[in-house]
Amino acid sequence: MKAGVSRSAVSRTFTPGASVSDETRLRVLRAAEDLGYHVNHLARGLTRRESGIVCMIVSDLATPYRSNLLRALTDQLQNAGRVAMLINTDRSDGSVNRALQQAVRYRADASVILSGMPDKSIIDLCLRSGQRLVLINRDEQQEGLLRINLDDAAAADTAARAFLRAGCHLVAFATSGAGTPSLVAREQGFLEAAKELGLQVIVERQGVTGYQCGRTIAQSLMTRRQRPQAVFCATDLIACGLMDAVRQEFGLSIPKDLCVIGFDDIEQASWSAYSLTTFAQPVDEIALQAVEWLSLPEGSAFAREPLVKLHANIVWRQTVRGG
Amino acid sequence: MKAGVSRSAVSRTFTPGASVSDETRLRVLRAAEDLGYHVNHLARGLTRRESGIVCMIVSDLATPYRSNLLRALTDQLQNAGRVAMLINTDRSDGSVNRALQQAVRYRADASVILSGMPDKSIIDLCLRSGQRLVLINRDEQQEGLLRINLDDAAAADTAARAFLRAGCHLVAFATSGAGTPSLVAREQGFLEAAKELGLQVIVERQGVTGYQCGRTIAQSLMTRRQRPQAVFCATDLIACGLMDAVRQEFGLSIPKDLCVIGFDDIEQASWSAYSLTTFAQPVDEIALQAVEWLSLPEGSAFAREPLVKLHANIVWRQTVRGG
DNA sequence: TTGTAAGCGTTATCAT
DNA sequence: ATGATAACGCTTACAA
Repeated sequence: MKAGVSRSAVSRTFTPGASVSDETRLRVLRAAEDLGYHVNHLARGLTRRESGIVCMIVSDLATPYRSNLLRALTDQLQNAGRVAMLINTDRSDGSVNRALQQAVRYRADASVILSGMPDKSIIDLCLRSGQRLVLINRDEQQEGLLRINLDDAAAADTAARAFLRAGCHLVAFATSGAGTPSLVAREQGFLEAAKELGLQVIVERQGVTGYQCGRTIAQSLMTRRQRPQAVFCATDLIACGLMDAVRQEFGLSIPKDLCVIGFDDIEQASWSAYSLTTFAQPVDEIALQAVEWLSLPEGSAFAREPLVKLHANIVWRQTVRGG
Repeated sequence: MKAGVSRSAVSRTFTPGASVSDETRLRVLRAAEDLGYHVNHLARGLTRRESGIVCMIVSDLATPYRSNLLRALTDQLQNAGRVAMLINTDRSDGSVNRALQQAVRYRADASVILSGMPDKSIIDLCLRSGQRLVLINRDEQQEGLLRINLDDAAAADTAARAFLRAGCHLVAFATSGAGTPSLVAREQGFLEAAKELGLQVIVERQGVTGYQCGRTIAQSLMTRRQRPQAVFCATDLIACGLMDAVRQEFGLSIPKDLCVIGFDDIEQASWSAYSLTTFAQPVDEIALQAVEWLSLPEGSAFAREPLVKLHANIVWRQTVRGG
């Protein structure tokens, strides 16, 4: 062709590990440079039957934890020579489904679901269209998918013990109204640990996970006859809202009057207005595991343990006495 | 084929506005359902010479403002029946360039650059490979690209006037060491407005935009012989850091001892720990404009004004006296 | 190592 | 309205 070589030579030049002589490769490369040629991945995907696209299905994208996870994921993905397609599932109307269809139509090799409460139908569609599937902090068990979960129970146990050491006996768990699997696991774990340690616990569920939810919970928790001496929040966002309300509306001091522990270790948890003791989601490790599994050769993917359980380390800051 | 019809019939069924009889369409649709058939967009892109993919080139993805903008953009994009490919330019090594190459190889129809300081070469590459390009809050002028900018000068002017009304005379501008075009525009605008109003202004530049940067600036601003009575922060993140440091390390009260105005109106600005008066980036409007332009038919795209200037409304909260 | 040729799933053109 | 057929740009046997 352009460099006086055949198509195949060109193809081989751009296929890692194909046999081309250095001479021809160079000629091709030079010609490509001149002509501004780039391999067409649409065409490549067509023949190779794999597109190199992996789909990120995410809701609440603008949330600190989610955006951070997405960052880590795309970073690793790029590193592995793949490319991320983003599907935003915030809306509840048909546009989500349309977007999802899109993903299928582009023959994505895989999808990573970091949506809080993905529709079961989403999972099915991905699986049916032959994609590999990674579920982060979710429950569904099915053939051919990888779940990456945190050890929520262990974290909850650590939290309960910290509260006990701080001399608290009446403690609370703050969470959203509708529970994602991980939120539920944290709640269960906390309940069990509390029971074992002889702690009395109030569970407070309000609205949607987020700052406002924390404020609402503070309201109902602090107007009780018996105020809890500590609260374990299912997410940092809840913790932030709760702390603001507790301090400003009830004039309490943290950790003197109330101990607080969060979950996620979002950026804001480290801000000195909060200095929140919390559990760090190992986002980079999550991303690494996901991408590694996606890069496994065809056969071995299913020989692997379909559940990765990661540990969430506690980050001690200033919201627990004697932490 | 499967439904006793030709390929073309199938194609037409899935091509909006093609002529198929209801009867055949129905037959095809039914067969597709049965066989789990989905149009292959890789192949379609190949023949149609447009992929339907638009590329989001973003750095600091986990930052509140960026992730929010990305959310708005993907949302609108999906709504318009297109799909977003995400390129994370955080790293400085080759992986960014590789990722970008990827995008080109997938024959993205367009790219939206929301990166703080994109390499000039990125812009060139996109343009050269025939993509349409949208630049958000950037400067570069070139044929065939749309710039969407905020009216930073007007906002800065509003801020200066607010400070004047609050009785401040010595004011400061807080920004990062390296200035993106919008940060520079805010600075310039503020300087000019201050001059016009007879305000004395200190410009403080430190490190990378973000919370820490705000803390550092507070440090150097509040240890001066003459403390400023107000500070206009180039971003909310800077404002948050500054406020925390000012309150906790210098025991000052806001807005009594110091007025603060931010920019972006990130979620945290509304948290009661800050209640920051700030300028709201009209992210939805930005996204709308971008997607609308991308959807313009071939010819008309270049007939249109290549610069959209949007207004950033001030959101009055509690950090300016008499706001 | 290199070239030839078939085929990947579409769409577009041209008949019918 | 429908069907045949030639692209689209690439990969991959297979042959040389």
